[in-house]
Amino acid sequence: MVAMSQIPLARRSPIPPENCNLARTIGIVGDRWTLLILRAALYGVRRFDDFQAELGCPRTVLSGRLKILVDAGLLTKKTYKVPGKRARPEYVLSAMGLSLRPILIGLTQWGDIWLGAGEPPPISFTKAGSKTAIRAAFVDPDGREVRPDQIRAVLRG
Amino acid sequence: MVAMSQIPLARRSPIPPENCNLARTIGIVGDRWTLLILRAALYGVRRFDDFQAELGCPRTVLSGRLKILVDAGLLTKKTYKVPGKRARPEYVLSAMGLSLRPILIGLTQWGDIWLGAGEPPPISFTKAGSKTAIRAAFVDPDGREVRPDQIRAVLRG
DNA sequence: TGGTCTGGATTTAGATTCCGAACTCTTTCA
DNA sequence: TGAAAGAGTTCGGAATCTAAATCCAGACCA
Repeated sequence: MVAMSQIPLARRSPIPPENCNLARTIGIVGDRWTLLILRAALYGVRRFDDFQAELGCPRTVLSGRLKILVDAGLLTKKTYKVPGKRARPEYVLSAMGLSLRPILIGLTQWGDIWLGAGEPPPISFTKAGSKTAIRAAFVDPDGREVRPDQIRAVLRG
Repeated sequence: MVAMSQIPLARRSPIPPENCNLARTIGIVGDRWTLLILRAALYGVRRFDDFQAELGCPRTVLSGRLKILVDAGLLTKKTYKVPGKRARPEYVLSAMGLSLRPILIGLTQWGDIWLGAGEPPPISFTKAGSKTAIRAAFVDPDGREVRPDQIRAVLRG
């Protein structure tokens, strides 16, 4: 996580994984099914059977992962009721889960570049009222882009 | 992946996972050990035993994951030679792997916010020559920030 | 030369998790 | 009364993970 394109050799990371917020985050979302659930949720999927049809994963795995995401606070379990049908639970993204959207979009764009085989991406993102594409990047406090080679990591203490 | 904070209900995602670049990306990096390997690599770790000591994962899992990452093109297997020691392989991030750095930084900052328990983050990121922190965001082609509520998803075709 | 060390990687055996299919439970519709 | 639909749980077999021991090749040492 330093600036140059060749990262200098290190024997260990400067922060032990067990008290690293990145490692903790990976502990929650670093899982194929979990990430696919979040992807679907960001597209508006909310119901058990819809997740199952979308992902094609075993129902037992799905119910386990949903429980983890609810416990972690990324999803909120609510109740919905279609008139004439009985009430059923639905899983909605909390603010915590919603705030992962930039990262998922970033992963999408990474895939467009490196795995897209030169084809135009099936989905892209624009600013409201504009047609030009936007992209994930880093900005300074004033909202101006910071190029990757200008990023510096600062350790506390 | 729409703009408002309440995502409208959908029964299915607009793009089937099997030809979605996000799903393909998840297929490569959507794994706990793989992400921890990339984290370590971005901190400069390159050697088998160093990865193993850093992650504490079974060596068999490590060699499997390294193979996957090399095959996928995120890591390049090179050879290093300490004088008086025999030549050994090292695993260096390729451009493809390096370009995941913004995403890992984004995940770090997400963890700082939601899992940090109010403590100041152990690592932060700044622009070279400055002391103020930077953050992950979206920018238009001119490098100006686009706020989350202004993001629109556009499907091709 | 032969023995030992060292870093990279595979083998092995047992525990865990995953998978797919079938089953349960409850409410509503016919 | 019966069938349907949605959200799970149960179950056995397959795949994967884990931990520890082992293999292997090239330096160094005597």
